[in-house]
Amino acid sequence: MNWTDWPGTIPEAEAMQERLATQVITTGAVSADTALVAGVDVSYADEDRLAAAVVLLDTGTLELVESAVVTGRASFPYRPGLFAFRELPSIVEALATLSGTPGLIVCDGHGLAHPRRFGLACHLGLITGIPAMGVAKNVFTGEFEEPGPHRGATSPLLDGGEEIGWVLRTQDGVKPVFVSAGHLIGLDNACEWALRLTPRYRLPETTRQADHLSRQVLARG
DNA sequence: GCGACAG
DNA sequence: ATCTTGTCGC
Repeated sequence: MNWTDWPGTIPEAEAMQERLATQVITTGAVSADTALVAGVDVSYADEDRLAAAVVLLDTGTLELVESAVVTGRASFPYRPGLFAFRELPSIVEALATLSGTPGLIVCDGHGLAHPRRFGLACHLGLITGIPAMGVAKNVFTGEFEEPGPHRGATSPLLDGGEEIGWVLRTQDGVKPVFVSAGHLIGLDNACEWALRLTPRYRLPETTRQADHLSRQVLARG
């Protein structure tokens, strides 16, 4: 990856998102036979210390196959809509150390469901060329109706009449998650994967395992 | 101007 | 994201 064009200011970062958003492909399906699925999460401590974790899970058993963690320091200020610029360098570095290649990357955050239609999942998918999707715990942009109470219920996430994601109930009676396409995958297929990855808990196993790992490493310094 | 605002 | 006790419920 070439980081020489990496933005150093907020206007530059926003301009980059608007430019790259035109290259995103929000259609496609990741084969159910795909062997490996990746999960990505980043934890923070004081003074911008961070730990970016990437896990590779067996799609059949959802068990950990391989993982990598990169610790570093956030080089970009947090700003809603731009947090990908804080995390991407470390995430990409961690991904590069893995020996296996996932058929899908699941991000902790949004993809298309972003003010400029270019959330972390879009950016990571574009950088890696690997299908990527977003599963976020909270809405960022758009309006929605509460989906039905049971696992599998969905409702559209709309922004000015445009469908930018689906609100998905991953377990009976729990708060729904927000699924959106990142790159090289359609929304319907992304939701199928989200359900496949949540046999027991609200959040995908990919996100849970990456989260645990990043926290664990951060705690040890 | 005021409030909202992924992680 | 992170700071944080107890508490209700399976």
